[in-house]
Amino acid sequence: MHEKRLPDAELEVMKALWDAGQPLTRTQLETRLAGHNWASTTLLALLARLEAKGCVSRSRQGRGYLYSAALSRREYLPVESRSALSRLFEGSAKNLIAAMAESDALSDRDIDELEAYLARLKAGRGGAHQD
Amino acid sequence: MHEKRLPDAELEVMKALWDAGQPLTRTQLETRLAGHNWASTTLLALLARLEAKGCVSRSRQGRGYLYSAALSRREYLPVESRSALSRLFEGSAKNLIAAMAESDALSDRDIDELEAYLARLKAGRGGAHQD
DNA sequence: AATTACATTCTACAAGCGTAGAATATAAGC
DNA sequence: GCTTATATTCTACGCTTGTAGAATGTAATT
Repeated sequence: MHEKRLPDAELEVMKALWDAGQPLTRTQLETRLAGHNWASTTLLALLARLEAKGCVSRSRQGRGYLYSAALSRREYLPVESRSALSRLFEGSAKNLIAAMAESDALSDRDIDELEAYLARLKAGRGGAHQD
Repeated sequence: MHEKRLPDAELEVMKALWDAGQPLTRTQLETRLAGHNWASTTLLALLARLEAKGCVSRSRQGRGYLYSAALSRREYLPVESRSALSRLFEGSAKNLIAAMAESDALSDRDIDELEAYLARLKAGRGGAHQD
């Protein structure tokens, strides 16, 4: 499994693939990543590195390839969240949220959403569970 | 201001300083960072880099220095939380929490703490506030 | 002041990352 | 089949990071 955070540039590529929800050609990826103004070779280099890491797979399509995410966003999320928690907040989710709140990263709506989510979560865990 | 995440090793040093709550000598830092088994020069190199970035300051003390955090944990937290949010969760705190919950990063107690925290937060924001 | 002990700086290097030009492969068009 | 257009791979370079040995500075000891 992938335990390490991906580098920023590679993560951008993965996000593009995840957002697309389907395999893309290099050109399509380029369009979605237009904001970066990368040379084509740059994007291809990133794709190659991601493939080496097993995060991306490809299949021939015409003269080029179709690139698809071999690592799902869902699979990767824990890596990132665990990292955020352990890097600074010593494992306390509350500290993390508090920090976000204080830095105005949380809108009122976020808070409402969170409350609702937690309520549901608790309900779900209510019965028997292993912890 | 510091906008970028600090590298892992440098962050470890900052955490040690933050946890101490007071300036420390290199030796004291070494003790607190014993888990890393760094050569002294490694720690000093990290301190030098941190000082160059303005995150650490020093003052002579005997033959060596007293190193203190020039960047507080509180000042740095937003950098890290914003990064976590923007790297993956497109700014949605709920998504982040959901991901943490699903990866078992959240204990039942975390959830309770969070709920209590959010309730307080809402109360605090309830009236007039500048946002 | 000479010696010793300890602290810091210099220098260095391998790996990782962001980036891309040069070279090469592959398919399309004539 | 040869030329052309386009996609990919090779090669590369500068910067950052993790790490530390060699060299040097500084204070304590005798």
